[in-house]
Amino acid sequence: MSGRLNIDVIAELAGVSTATVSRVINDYPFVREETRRRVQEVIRSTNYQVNAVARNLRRKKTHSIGVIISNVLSPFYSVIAKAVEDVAIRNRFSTVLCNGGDDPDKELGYLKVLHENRVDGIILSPTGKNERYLRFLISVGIPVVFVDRNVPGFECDCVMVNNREASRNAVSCLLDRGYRNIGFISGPVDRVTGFERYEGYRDCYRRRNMQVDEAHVRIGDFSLESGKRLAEELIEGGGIDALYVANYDMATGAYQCLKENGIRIPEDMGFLIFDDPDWTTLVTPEVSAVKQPVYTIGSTAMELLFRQINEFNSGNGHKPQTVILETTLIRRESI
Amino acid sequence: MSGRLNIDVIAELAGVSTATVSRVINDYPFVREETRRRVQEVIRSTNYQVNAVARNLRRKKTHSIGVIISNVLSPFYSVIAKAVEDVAIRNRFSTVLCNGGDDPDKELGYLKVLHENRVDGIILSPTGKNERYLRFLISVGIPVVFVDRNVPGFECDCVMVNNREASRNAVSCLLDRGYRNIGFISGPVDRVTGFERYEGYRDCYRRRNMQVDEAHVRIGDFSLESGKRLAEELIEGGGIDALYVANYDMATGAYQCLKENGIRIPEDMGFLIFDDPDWTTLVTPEVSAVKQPVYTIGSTAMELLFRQINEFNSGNGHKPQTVILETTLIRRESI
DNA sequence: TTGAAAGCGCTAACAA
DNA sequence: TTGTTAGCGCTTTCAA
Repeated sequence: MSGRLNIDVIAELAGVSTATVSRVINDYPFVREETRRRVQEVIRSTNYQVNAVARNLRRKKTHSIGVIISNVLSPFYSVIAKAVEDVAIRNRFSTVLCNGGDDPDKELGYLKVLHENRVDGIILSPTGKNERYLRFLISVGIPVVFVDRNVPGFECDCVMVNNREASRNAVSCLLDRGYRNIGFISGPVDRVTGFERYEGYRDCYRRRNMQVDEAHVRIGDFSLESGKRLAEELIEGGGIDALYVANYDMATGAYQCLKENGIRIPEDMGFLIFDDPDWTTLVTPEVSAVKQPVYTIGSTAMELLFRQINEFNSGNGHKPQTVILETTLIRRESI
Repeated sequence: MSGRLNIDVIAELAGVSTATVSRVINDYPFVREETRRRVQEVIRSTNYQVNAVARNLRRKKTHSIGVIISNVLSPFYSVIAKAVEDVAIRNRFSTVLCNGGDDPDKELGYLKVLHENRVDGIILSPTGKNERYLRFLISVGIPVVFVDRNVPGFECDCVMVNNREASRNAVSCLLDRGYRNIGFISGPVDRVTGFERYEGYRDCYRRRNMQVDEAHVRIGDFSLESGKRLAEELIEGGGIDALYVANYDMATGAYQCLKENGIRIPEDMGFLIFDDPDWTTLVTPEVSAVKQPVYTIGSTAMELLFRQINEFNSGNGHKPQTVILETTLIRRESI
């Protein structure tokens, strides 16, 4: 931190009290125009910048919010982070970004750090393992919003997409196109997104009175490696004419596998994925995908958080709400 | 911020002074074991969490650092951000991430916010337009490290890659492979990275006593759109048997263009790019690329910053240093 | 080994 | 329209 250039020095130099300097800094109305100018001139010439740490302590507000996502490296979460920041900055809030890595311990560590720093609110994609601490945070007045997934049984603002319906429609589209033996690389079913997409797949078969061939279903962990490995397994198993993969990273791995095995898309195998990474339109043929409104997920989460912060400030109670956004199935050349 | 659960309350409950509580919180050695346990028990049972805002004010240290990059959405900068955070967190520092968008005004705004919040140091990829304020920050004891690019004439810790040499080698490789009419989509030459890669290209011709065909050189702005548009121009112009693109985003645009125009790689045109995005190995044929050690760039920057912070704390002077990291030319199927 | 007390830099209630 | 002053929650001397 810097030397001792503080409000007292400015007051001294401008020949006014610290209260007046504070009023100028904060655009308080009842200051004589000439006084204001004098103070501003001193501020300008000294390069004085208010000490936000002291201000935050006094105001009991930090104008900052914490964001815990699994990984900025993921194109999915980085867009969310960007959206959150865009909305926050527009409201003069700053954001502290934390890579929780889907690790409950790391998550808890970050939650504590954010609490220590008295952020005004938290946005996170929860692992689901820190319910107790989250309840505590909310009880001490730190509002929380979930993104991407929720914690079953935990009442909290939340922004998600229609995973189940989207997955059902995706499989439905494959069946409509004549594919009959659809391999499915699912996410972990103990995660809400994984589970919902898994159930959507089954829904579709159920509604058509068709039987899921369990040999064609593999449960991955949403990582590139698992996508690649499971695609390998399904291909070796044979009997599959299409492959449906439940998220971005696994889809990348699965695509690598298809490529390495010289499998032609869509002649040998239809290919459809959940999430729409950059590369779907760069490869040939272009890959069909279920696109999530990623930016909107993030901006909506931040808006919900602001609503909570304001409600809290104005002493009103808050009724948790869940926003479900729509996905889009984009048909390209791979099915 | 939370209700009034502070160090006084803990002291009261534990029947000790606030000083003792503080000693326990901070693992100060000379506290009787029994006292320590009693205090810890109260802390545990009340969920007390130290108020970092107050602590920071008192200590004049925030244990946080600011990171200003152009955009988390860029795979390049997001890796840097992740690396910085990884190293910071290991040292119990938190990071505040800002998307400067390569906009000098936004950059200045963020620099001010970071200063207001009294971060202990700043890492940024500078636009180069805020020298004055950067000097001011350094003068008040906030260390700064540049990543990816420097500000000519500004002495400051900096981590970069050997842009010029890498670019020279890349072009050299193309010439060695027999390409004679190399189209070049350069970055803006008023940015250090753009300029160095541009000069590397010319170096190579100069060294071989060959003439650059100026009609084959286009200056873009590092954006996808410019890459696409300029590739379009070069193709229309004709007479080119290879295309060398100076960064990730422009390469993506250029690739889209080649694809849309049905140009076969490498038969119709060799293709080589600076930066190595995910998709280079997903498309067919796989794209050759100059790979930067992105993660190392970020982690090195954070290490340099810590060195400065420690030197500053221990009152030692600091001699700015520039670290130049090596790139790797990865030959794949596109040349 | 512990406590008393000053003070970090600011805001805001109150008084003038 | 301006000034005085208490106090936000903590750390850290100094004294005991």
